[in-house]
Amino acid sequence: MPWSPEQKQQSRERILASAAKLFTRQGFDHVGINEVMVDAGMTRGAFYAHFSSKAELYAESIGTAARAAHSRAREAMNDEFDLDTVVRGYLSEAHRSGEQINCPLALLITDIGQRDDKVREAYTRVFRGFVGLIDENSAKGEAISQEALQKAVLMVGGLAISRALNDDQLAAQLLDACRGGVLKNS
Amino acid sequence: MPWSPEQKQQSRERILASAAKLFTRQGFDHVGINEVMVDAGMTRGAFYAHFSSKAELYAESIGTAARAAHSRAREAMNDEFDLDTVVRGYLSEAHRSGEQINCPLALLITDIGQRDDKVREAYTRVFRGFVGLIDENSAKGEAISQEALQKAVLMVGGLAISRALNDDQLAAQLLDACRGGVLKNS
DNA sequence: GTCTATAGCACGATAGAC
DNA sequence: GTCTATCGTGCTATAGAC
Repeated sequence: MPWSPEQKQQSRERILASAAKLFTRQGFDHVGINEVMVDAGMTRGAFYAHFSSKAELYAESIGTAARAAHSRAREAMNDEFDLDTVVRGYLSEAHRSGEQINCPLALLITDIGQRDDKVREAYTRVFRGFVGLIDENSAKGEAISQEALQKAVLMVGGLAISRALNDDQLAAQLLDACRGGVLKNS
Repeated sequence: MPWSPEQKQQSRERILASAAKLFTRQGFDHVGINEVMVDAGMTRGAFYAHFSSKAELYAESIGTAARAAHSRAREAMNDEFDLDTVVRGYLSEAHRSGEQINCPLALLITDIGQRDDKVREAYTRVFRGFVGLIDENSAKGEAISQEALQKAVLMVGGLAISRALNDDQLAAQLLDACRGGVLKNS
């Protein structure tokens, strides 16, 4: 049976969706190509008809993961897009435990580190988009405000650190403090 | 030739120092036992006379890395321990580029994630110590203040995110914004 | 305690049939 | 395009000599 371009595109998107989910949760090194392909309903061998390497898949999947997290966040808040609701959902125990959202900015901070330039570029682009979302002035095309950058760090950094901590009570205090810091002046 | 307990202790400390340096810079998965042992002046085989597994070494080396970073930070600021100097050194381009300090809290945030409990416990202990250092009220034995937690997140999270970014100018803006946020009320 | 040598396994990437 | 099979490599951990 022949394969249409549409079918190839669908396979590619299934691979990207599986990769986004698995990479975001487990990081680059703990996810194998085999694992991604099985999750996408195929086997190892088919992978290289779509991507030339695991690193290329990783770079592309960061954008996919960000879009998926964004749409999951929208769902969770029933399209109420005020900053207060966004922050409470993002800095929540549900996000910390991985039940919701799974923002790649937070879950992959250290994973990006010394990897190739395409990967860091993709991460940087997603971060810019995140800052734009929480910056009330961004629509005016002005420079990025210090306040927006601080809020982004409190959200992304706060969530990431809370996930590394062993102590649930301390993690809850941390998330609470970050919510307070972000919402203080708004 | 026999080996004294002192020599064994010295070997152990050389292994820990090498592990702390390498793990902090490259993360758990990108450092091999061989690499650690060569850096410490020994060969693979000797490792298991000191530690029972790579994971055990990792858990112990987090504390070692934190103490080393702390003492490097002290040196860099000539024992002036005011918060202003600490923050400017921590949220600096030199720290971002890895030339100085190399705080394991920031460099390993995501690396800790889903690892075993000893590792996350070690990370949590170091984080508590870090918060205590920047909390002016901690000496009084009071509860951890929201302000201290926010400052810790701005420092650790800000540095970590700046290292993931591809764009040096954006990273500089980010570090600047975090410095401003930490020092605003002090 | 430290060495050399190797078992055992996991994974990325490729080859060739269909 | 997808499959099965495999090569090559790198790594943790162990075995045994000194």
